[in-house]
Order: sequence, then structure tokens, then C-alpha cells
Amino acid sequence: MAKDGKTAARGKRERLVSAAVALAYRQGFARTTLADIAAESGVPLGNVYYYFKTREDIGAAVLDYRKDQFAQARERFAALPSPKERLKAFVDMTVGNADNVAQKGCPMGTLCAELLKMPDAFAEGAGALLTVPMAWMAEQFVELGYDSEASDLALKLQTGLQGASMMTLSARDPALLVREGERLKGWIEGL
Amino acid sequence: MAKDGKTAARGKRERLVSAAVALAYRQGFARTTLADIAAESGVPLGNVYYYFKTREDIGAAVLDYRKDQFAQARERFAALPSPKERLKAFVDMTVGNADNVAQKGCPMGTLCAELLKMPDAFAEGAGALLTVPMAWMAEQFVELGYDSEASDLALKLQTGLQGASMMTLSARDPALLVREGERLKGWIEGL
DNA sequence: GTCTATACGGCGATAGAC
DNA sequence: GTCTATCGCCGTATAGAC
Repeated sequence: MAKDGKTAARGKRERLVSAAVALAYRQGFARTTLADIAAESGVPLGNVYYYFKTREDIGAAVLDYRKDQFAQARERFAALPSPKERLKAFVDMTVGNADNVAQKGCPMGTLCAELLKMPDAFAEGAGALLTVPMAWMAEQFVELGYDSEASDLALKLQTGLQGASMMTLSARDPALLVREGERLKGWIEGL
Repeated sequence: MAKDGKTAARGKRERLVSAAVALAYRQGFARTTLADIAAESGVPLGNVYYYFKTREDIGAAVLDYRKDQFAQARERFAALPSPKERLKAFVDMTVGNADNVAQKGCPMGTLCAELLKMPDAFAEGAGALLTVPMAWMAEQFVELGYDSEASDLALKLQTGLQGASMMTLSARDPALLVREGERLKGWIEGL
């Protein structure tokens, strides 16, 4: 199956993006070279340019990957019966990554912070990594009947998760994020 | 006054560090070159190496500068009569920087996150940028009589500030940090 | 589509005159 | 202590054979 070039090409492109995402998360995008990405994905350096015209394009692909990651999670959460369960599932998703967060920070938050310090064209849209999930949270709170306060509550939840992620990273202690996650889930449950 | 070399040297060194700190805050340390720092401080490139053996040493100086910045704030806060006022002064310090935070994030938090992704030797001690202030907060809460919960309360405060800073950056809206700061000060006041 | 070889520029770092 | 000139490496990007 799928012996055609397009499929092979897509597979390689995906491997390149995966490698770039992993490396950008581990060591920051700025410090990630094309040689790093080529090595990690097993693609020869020169071939990278068949899939991406410039390094900047790879950065854009990394950003898109992370955005898509939330979009997919959002679809999974949509299957859950209540807004509270959906919100708690989001918290669980973050908490489930606690070990990584303690070493490399929140995948969305750290990428967002890094890209927003880059020249305008490149940074464009990086803020969405955190604001789009927050807007989704607000929708859930609306569904819970908190019309006027929905965006405040969403801000509070996303702030709590991001703050906890930052402190988890600085203290290098996953338990911290786990604990804050439990607290936030309790808060959601009690609303 | 101060015609001797040592003083001139110290002045130049300080200008170099100031430039490095500003550039690392604005565009990240990874993307900051020695040429950038030399240009911004008005020191010729070759002369930079009289003050710093390696680029890594400049990174260490930037980290030290930020650590010292808190140490100095801590001394100022010590003059305030009550723990609550000291804690609120800390919040005010962060909120007072809201316009910068909206563009470049928390000076401590973003540097901490960036350095902690670097090789071990370099990252060593970057976590202190957030954990040392948190430990100071805990001392204030102890003084308020919250012995057993002091570190939880400190974590909550620092988490709130860092989370608010991250969301302020991603939304590029200073008002967000101002609002969260007011909320946190109200919480402190009511303890 | 794939991969090797290489051009080109920029960056960290050094040499050495002043 | 100060500064110019420059070296060598590495990173992005391209040329061109297969």
C-alpha cells in the first residue's frame, strides 16, 4: 500500500516536523539547527529543503503542529457529556505531561513565549497557543451558565495551569503541577 | 573623580551587562550575539573579551543581574512595616512592569524558562529566579502566622503572578496583569 | 524525489598593534 | 586597557548528480 511518492514524501515531512517539534521543546527553537532536525529524523540535510524552503517555514510548521494538537484534543473532549468533564479532561491532559513539564516547561507556553520574542512576521499567531484554548474554556463555562463571568473563569483556569507549569519547571518538581491540577479540578467540580 | 582604569572598566562592564540583559529580555539570550551586545553598549566587539572570556560568561552575568535585581528589591521591601505590605509591594513591582510583560513576558520567568532548556552547566541555578522569590514570600506568610501553610500560600502567589504574566504576554494585554495583580493584593489584604 | 558536495555569510574567539 | 583585523567553524541554503 501507498507506494507512491506523495505518501513517502508526506511520511518524511511528518518525521521532520516531529523531530523539529521535539527538539524545539527540548532545547528551544532558536538553538535547534537544520542539522539537528535532519539527524533526529534520519533525513539527509540537503533533502530537508525539498520539504521546507527555509528554516522559518519549519518554525511555522512547529507552531501549526502545536495548534493542531489542541484542535485534536478539543475534538476528543467534545465527546465528553458535560462541560465540567471536558474542562477536567483538559486539566488532566496538562497534568499527565507533568514529568516533561518539570524538565522542559509547558509545550504550548514555552513555545509561545519564545516565538513572541521573534520578529513580527514569525511571531504572528503564537499567542493563539494559549488564547485559543482559553476561548474554548470560556465556551465551556458559558455552557455551565456563567455567561457574564465565563471569560474571567477561563482566564483564571488557564492562568492557574500556566503558572503551575512555570513553577513546576523552575522547581523541577512534577508533583507541584499534579497538586495544582487536583486543586483546579476540585474548583471546577464545585462550580 | 575616578580616573583610574578600574572604574572605567567597571563602567564598561556594567554597560555590557545592561545591554545583554536588555537584549536577552527583548529577543531571548539564544538569539543575542556578541555583536548585538557590543553595538547596544557602544563597546567595540573585540573589547568585549577583555571583560568576558566567553559568551557563556555573559549569560551567567545576565542571570546574576536578574538574581541581584530581586535581592535589591528584597532589601527595599524589608523597610516596609508589615509582611502584607511587603507582599503587596512585590505584586506592585510585577504589575508596574505590565507594559513590558505584555510584549516580552516576565523578565524572570522567560529567562528562567530559556536557561533551563540549556545544557546542565549553563542552566544551573536558573530555577532560583522564581524559587528564591517564592521562598521569600513564604517567609512573609510565616510572619503572618501561617506556619504550616506558608509555602503553599507562597506557591499560590508566585503561580498567580507567573500565570498572569504568561497570559498577559500571549494576549499582549497589560490590563490583564493589572487586574490579576489587584485580585492578588485583595487576597493578601484579606488574609 | 533523494542525496552529496559545497558556496556563503555570520558568529565566537584570538592576535597583536597601540 | 582599548580596539582593528582576521581566523576558523558552523549554520543556512543551493547546485547539481543520481
